[in-house]
Amino acid sequence: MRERSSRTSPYTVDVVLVTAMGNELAILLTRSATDRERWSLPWRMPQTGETLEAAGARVAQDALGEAPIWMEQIGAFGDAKRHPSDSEMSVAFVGLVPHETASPRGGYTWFPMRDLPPLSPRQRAIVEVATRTIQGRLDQAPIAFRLLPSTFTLSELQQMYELLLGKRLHKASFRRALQAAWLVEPTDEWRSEGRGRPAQLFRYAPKKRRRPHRGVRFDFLYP
Amino acid sequence: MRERSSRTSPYTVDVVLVTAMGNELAILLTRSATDRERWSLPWRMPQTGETLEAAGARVAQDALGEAPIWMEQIGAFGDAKRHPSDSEMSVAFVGLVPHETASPRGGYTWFPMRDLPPLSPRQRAIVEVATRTIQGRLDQAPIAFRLLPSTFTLSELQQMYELLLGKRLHKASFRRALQAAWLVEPTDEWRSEGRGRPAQLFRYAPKKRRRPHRGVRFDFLYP
DNA sequence: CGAATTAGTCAATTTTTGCGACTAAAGTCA
DNA sequence: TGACTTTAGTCGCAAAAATTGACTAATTCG
Repeated sequence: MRERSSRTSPYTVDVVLVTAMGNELAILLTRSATDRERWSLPWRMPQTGETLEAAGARVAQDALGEAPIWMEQIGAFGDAKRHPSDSEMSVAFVGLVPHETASPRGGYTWFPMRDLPPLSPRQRAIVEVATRTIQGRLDQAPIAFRLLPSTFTLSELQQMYELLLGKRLHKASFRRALQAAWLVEPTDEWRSEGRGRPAQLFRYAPKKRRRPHRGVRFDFLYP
Repeated sequence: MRERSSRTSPYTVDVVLVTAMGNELAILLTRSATDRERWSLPWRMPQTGETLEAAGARVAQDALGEAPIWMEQIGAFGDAKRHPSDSEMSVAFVGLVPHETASPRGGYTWFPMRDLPPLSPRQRAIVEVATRTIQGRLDQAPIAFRLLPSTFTLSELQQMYELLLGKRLHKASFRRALQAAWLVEPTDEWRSEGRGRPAQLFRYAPKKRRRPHRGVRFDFLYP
């Protein structure tokens, strides 16, 4: 146990940086500060006066050299579970990075979600909540778009959704729903990817439209 | 400014206790600890070893004499905005209480959401997030059911949804969706409320069923 | 008793969705 | 070159689900 200065915060800001690597999600880990044999989420103690969002952004900046395109707080984790710091509590963020442009700094490594090294119990819980947040907010925030480069084909977008949802989607239905939502606009570029007809590139460019008149949805409790 | 002991946490746990009073939502406030002229959300400094959930539950306990039937963390609020304590940060919870059985302890008062007294900037932000959380999780958690007594009529349930959504719902559509979701079961009691045919009482009794096969929803960005 | 009021259901119509089949544009290989 | 394969993109029908107004049922009020 290290002595903790009374000037430092007794809580940390931890960030789960997520990317889509090949056909699975991956998160960025670094060597633990206290035990170099173990791995840890990137984190820092916020300085006095620093907002939580600023601290989270700075953690991402230190790890990637750039801010994630999308970041959201996923909560405070203050149970008794241990942490690489001796802090009593962590405020966690999840951030999304397109893999094509993400180049971690030295000491940081992408780990596929399905094959993570041992983490502290608290960080393990944070990662679980992060994955649930990503899946749960898929239809309320542009998650899939933020994991893709700024231009992409519709097949790539569909594959990203299939990866995030863990199930196959029907091409025509997917595109019909996408068109109705006015979320993408075509560029005048096309990409030929080996075989087959070239695909048009699109960019994320949401347009305002009026909310569809919908009744209540009793969607909770689906196990 | 009070001197802060180094033993106390530099963060507080604040709880937004929500009830449905008449036909609008209300939250529970108490006199501010530092300035008795002002009002404040109930809060406390968690003790070392106490989990955040336990601290939140205890705040509710102190205010109501009982635990809310449903409570959820809504995040950490650590910006520079001031708080009745001098803490740098607050972890906030939202809890739901049926108004019929809720009897606040002395010093605590229900305030309608649309007519709140001045609060500290941070607590104002917490209340805003709490209301958005309630609306946003309406179809993922049994929010409306937790604001009602344990048995209720379907008209009462529909009115609660109308209050929470801020719009009228069609009776037949509401009931069809409710039936399809297997969330309520009838009791053998009926209630005659003045005029009209008596209504059957129901209780919240969700049953497992298989998830309906649904495509993607691009629901975000509706303004 | 009849009018008014609230509960609860039905059924026609419209909207949304799932899905197979189709055309288009490229590469591969004989 | 030309048949075949592969991927992109679209069309249209059938099935499922939602919206809505109208209907029946049971009670109170006067």
